[in-house]
Amino acid sequence: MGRAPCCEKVGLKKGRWTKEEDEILGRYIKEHGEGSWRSLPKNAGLLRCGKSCRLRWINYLRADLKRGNISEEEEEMIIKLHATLGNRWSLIAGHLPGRTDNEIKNYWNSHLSRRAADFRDGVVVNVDLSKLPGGGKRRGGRASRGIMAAAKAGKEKKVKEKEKDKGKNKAAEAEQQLKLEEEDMAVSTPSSHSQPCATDKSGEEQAQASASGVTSDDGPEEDPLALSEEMMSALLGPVSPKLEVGPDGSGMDSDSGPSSLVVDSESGPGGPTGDVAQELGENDKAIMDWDLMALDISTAGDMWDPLVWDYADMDIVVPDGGHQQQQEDVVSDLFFLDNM
DNA sequence: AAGTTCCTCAACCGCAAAGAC
DNA sequence: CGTCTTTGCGGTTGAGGAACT
Repeated sequence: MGRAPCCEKVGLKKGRWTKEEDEILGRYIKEHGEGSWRSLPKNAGLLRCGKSCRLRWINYLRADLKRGNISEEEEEMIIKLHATLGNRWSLIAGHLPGRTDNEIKNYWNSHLSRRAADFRDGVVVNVDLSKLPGGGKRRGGRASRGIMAAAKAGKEKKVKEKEKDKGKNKAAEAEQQLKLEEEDMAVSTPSSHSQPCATDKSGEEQAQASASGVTSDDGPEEDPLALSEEMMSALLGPVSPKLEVGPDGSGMDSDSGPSSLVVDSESGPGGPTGDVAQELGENDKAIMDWDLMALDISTAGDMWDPLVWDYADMDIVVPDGGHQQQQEDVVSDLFFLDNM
C-alpha cells in the first residue's frame, strides 16, 4: 500500500518563503495557535505543505527566536552538549534558548564539525549514554506529548505509572525504572578503562546506537526529553565544583598529571553524577554539579565516541565553613569507580 | 571582470514514535 | 489490538553569496 505523503504535493509551492507567505503564516498562527499543521496551509490559504509551514514557523517566524550570530558562550555550550548528546539537535537546542535545532545543526556542520578534530586528546571519562537518563532513545521520532506535558507540569512519575499501566514494564524493568527514578544519572564502570565502551561495539550503527543510549539489549526505554533534562541539569547546573584528583586516586594532587575515570555500559548503573550525587544527598548535590569546563571535548574524531572528562582539570569547590568530607567522598567515589 | 570553488543556511525528505480511531 | 494520521527529528540538498584564481 505504501505510505501516504505528508501532503498533496501537486500544486504546492516549494523553496524559499516570501515575505507575504511569512505574514500569512504568522497571522494565522497568531489567531489560531500552533498545531494542526496538516490543515493549516489550507485554512490559511497557503500553497505549502503543512510540514513546510511547521518548519518555517519553528525555525524562522517564532517570536522567541534569537537572531544573530552564535556567541562564544553558546558555541561552547553546543560543543559540550554535543559531546554529551551527540547529534540530538533538538535536545541541544532545548538548552540554548532562542536557538533552533536546525540552526545548531547547521552551525555545527559548518563551523564546529571541522574543529572537532582539534578537540582530540586527553583521557578519559567514558560515559555510556545508554545508562544516562534520556540516553535510551534512537534518533528520530518525537517525544511523547504526554511526557512533554508531564515534564512541563513536573509529572514524570505519573507518566511512568502510565507506562506501567500499559504493561510495558516487566517486573525487572519496573525495578530498573524505579531505580532510575531515584538516580539523576546512571554511569557504570567497566572492568578495564583501556577500552572505551562506546567503541567496543563495531560499526557505525552500533556506535550510534551506543551513543544514543540504545543498547543491544531490549531494555526499558526512558523518556528522552524529561530525563535528558535531568541529565543536563546535572551537567549544567548552576554550581560548578571542580575535582582535583591525582592519577593514582589517592589524593588531591593536581600536579600529578591527568587521570581518568572510565565508565561504560558493561556494568550496572551508578557513577559520579548518580551515585556520588546521591551519596552526598540533595543539599550536597548543589556542589556536585559537574563542571563542563572540565569536560574534555577531545572525544576523538567520531561524535559517537565516548565522552572524556579530564578531571585533572577539575577541582572540588569546598565552600567556606568546610565541606572537606564531601570533597573527599566525591573523590573517593570517583576512584572507587575508576578502579573497579 | 569573469569563472570557479567553497561555504552557509533555509528548506526538503524520509523515517519513526505517539496518538487517534 | 491493529491501522492510520499527525508530528517531530536528524540527515541531506541546493540556492545564493563570498572568496579565490
